[in-house]
Amino acid sequence: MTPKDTDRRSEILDAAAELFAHKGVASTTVREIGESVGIYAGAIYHYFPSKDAIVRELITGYLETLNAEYAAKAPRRLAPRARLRAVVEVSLRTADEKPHATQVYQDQLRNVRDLPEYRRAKALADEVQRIWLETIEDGKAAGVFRADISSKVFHRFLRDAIWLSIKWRHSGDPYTTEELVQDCIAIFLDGFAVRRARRTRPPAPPR
Amino acid sequence: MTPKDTDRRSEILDAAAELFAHKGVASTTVREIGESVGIYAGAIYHYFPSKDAIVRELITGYLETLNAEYAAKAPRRLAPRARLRAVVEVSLRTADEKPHATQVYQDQLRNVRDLPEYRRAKALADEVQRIWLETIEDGKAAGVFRADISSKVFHRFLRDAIWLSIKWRHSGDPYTTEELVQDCIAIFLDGFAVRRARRTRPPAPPR
DNA sequence: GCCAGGTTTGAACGCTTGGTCAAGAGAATG
DNA sequence: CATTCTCTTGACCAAGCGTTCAAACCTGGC
Repeated sequence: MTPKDTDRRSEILDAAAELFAHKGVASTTVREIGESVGIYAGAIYHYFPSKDAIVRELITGYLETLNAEYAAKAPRRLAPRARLRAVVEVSLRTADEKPHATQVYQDQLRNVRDLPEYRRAKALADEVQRIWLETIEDGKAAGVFRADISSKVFHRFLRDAIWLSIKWRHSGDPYTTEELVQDCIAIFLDGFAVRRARRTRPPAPPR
Repeated sequence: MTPKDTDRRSEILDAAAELFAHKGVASTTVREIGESVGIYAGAIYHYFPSKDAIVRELITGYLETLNAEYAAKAPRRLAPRARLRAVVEVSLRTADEKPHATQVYQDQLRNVRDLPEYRRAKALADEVQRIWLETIEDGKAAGVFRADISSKVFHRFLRDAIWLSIKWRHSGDPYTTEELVQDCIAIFLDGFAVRRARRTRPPAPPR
C-alpha cells in the first residue's frame, strides 16, 4: 500500500497539530501522535528529530504563510481602512484554514519565544506585528483612525479577538468567515453602539 | 517562627497560581510548588489532596469573586451602556488583582469543563456568560446597541480582548486600569474610526 | 521534663514520558 | 532470486512525574 509515500510526514504533522490544539502540547504524547496515524511512536523519529521539532515546524509554517498572505493581499498601497480590513480578512481566513496550527502558535509562542531554536519564529511573529502597527499608524496619520487611543492597545484588542475566534467557531457553523470579517470590522471600527449623535470624547484632540 | 500559621495553605495556593500562570499547569511540578514555598513536595499533600485540587480551587475561587463583583457593581437596574461598562471594569479589575488565577482559568477551563469535578466551575462560568449576554440583549432591546450584529459574536470579541489583556499588561505599566476600561469601551462601543459621517451599514435594519 | 498533635521530612513507589535502537518487513530494482 | 533501500517494529532506557508514608521534628500546655 503506497498511495501516499512522502505524505507520511505531513500526515504526522497534521495529526500532531490536531492533538496539540485539542489537548495542549505538553499533554500530548508521541505515542498518541503515532497512534492517530496508525504507526508506532518510534517511526515518528524517522521523520522528525524530536517532538519539539514538530511543534516548531507547525508554528514556523503557520507564520510563513500568514506573512506571505499579508504581503499579497494587504500591500501598503491600499488605503488604511481597506488595508486593515484586508489584514483582518487574511488573519481570519488563515485561522480558518489552519485552525490547529493557529492554536498551537497562540498557546506556545509565549513559552518559547526566547529559546534560540525559535529565533526564526520570533522574527516572523515580529514581522506580523510590524504590519499591523504600520497599518494602524498610517491610518492615524491619514486622519481616519482615532489618535486618542494607543495603537498598541487597539492592535492587541483586535489581534486577540481574532486569534481567539478559532476557539469558539466550530466547523459546522453557518456563520461564514466573510460575515465574521464584516462584523469584526463593523465592531472595531464603527463600534457596537447605535449611532445617533456624538456620544463620547471628541475625535482626535491635537496633542 | 510562626508569624503566619494557617497561612501555609494560601501561601501554597499563591505560589502554585504564579507557577501555573507562568509555565502552564501541566509543566509545573508539585516539587516546584513546594520549593517556591520552602517545603518538600510531600508536605503539600497535608493541605491539598492532589495537584488538581489546587487548580480547581484557584479556578472556582476566581469565578466566585468575579460573580460576586458583577452582582455588586453591575446590577440589572443600570442602563445597558453603564452596565456594560461596569461589567468591563469589574472584569479588568479582577484580572488585574488576580492575574494568575485569571490566566489559569483561561488556560484550563476549556480542557476540564466536562469533567464532573469541575461541575461547579462550569456553572459559575455559565453564570458569568449569562450576565454578559443579558446586558447586551437588554441594550439591543433598549435600542442603544446595534441589532445587526450577533450578541454572541460581540460578547466573544469583547470577552477575549479583556481576558487576554493580562497577557500583555505588565506590572510596571503606567497605563492604568481606569484608562484601559476607558479605551476598551471607546473602541468596542464607539469604534476606532474617526467619526465623520455615517460610514457603513445603516443602524439596525428591522428584521 | 514530658506529652500530644499538627507539621514536615526524605525516601520510596508505581507509572508515564520522550527518546533510542537493533532487528526486520516490504517493495522495487536488477 | 538476491540485493538494496526505505520504513516500521517492539522492546528498551533514564528521567521525571504525582503520590504515599513511616519516622522525625517542632511547639505549646501541663
